[in-house]
Amino acid sequence: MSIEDEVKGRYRNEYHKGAINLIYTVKHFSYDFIQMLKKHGLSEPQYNVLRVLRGFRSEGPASIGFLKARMLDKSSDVSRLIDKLFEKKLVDRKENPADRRQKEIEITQLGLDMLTGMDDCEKKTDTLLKNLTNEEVSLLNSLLDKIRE
Amino acid sequence: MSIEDEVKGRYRNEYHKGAINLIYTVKHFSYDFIQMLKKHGLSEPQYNVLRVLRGFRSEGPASIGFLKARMLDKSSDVSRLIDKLFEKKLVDRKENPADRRQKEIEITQLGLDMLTGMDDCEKKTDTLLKNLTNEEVSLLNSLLDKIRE
DNA sequence: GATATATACATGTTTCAACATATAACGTTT
DNA sequence: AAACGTTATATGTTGAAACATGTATATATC
Repeated sequence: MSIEDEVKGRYRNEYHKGAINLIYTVKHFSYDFIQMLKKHGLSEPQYNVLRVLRGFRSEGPASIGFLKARMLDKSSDVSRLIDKLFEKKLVDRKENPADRRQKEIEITQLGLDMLTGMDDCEKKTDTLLKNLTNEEVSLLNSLLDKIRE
Repeated sequence: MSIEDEVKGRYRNEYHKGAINLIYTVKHFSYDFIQMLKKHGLSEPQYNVLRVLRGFRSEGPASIGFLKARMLDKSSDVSRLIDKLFEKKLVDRKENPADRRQKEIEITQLGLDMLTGMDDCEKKTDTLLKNLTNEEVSLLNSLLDKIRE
């Protein structure tokens, strides 16, 4: 389906269309993805935190600030996010004895199991671009990098 | 700045990186854009509704459903959105005499003036892709279209 | 024409994001 | 070690999104 049909909009030029196209594509995908996460009872930021915690687990427990820096959404309220995950027993939270301002956050076994059971979500991210060939994905990546240069 | 540096993340493959890259690029842009809109006292959905109202003005007043169908975010609560714009006197809202379930929404002169005064926002959308050449934008558009095929 | 069903929009409620502000601990300067 | 500024996290508040539900009107069926 073309973007024109979908939003029935009007574009000033290719640049304008490109911008709307980008935004629309991501919104569409995000919606599907969030619905999938909800089936597992997690919000998108909660899922992201869990993934970061798992990804950096070998480097020891993470602080709130460490997590914040690695969230896609920099304005994330990681404090309360961890609260929720803690209530669900998906993460552990301790005071850092070396710096009592900081917390030491770790993913629990239950958290790891939860992620393992969320294969569908893991795969979803890979399939967003399933219609593209390897070359096209590389091309897309270089275009996106250039956009943000 | 490369996406790796920005989110300090780890990617399974180019497809995964591409997906994150897309999402991140849009998030980044959206944030800037929303900040700009806030200076004018509008939210993103409010701005979008106003633009649709102006775009289709020649076709007569629009119903809530008409607007809903043309919003990027399909789950938009257009009813309450129009409430807000009505309070600000940026739109008019009347009962449709032909079908009293429907409302006739029109952008007011004040609303039109507001949009005119928001040139910076209009241009912002065009400049998201300013680093790309015409050919690259076309390429991006065709890639995005293919993603959603 | 009465009743059932569908449509268009509005409203209630709960949750979440955004922003500002507060608190506690640390580091530095004197 | 007292005072000051900084950092790390937590909390308060406000507004918006998400979802379900309600209400009025229109349309179809009998």
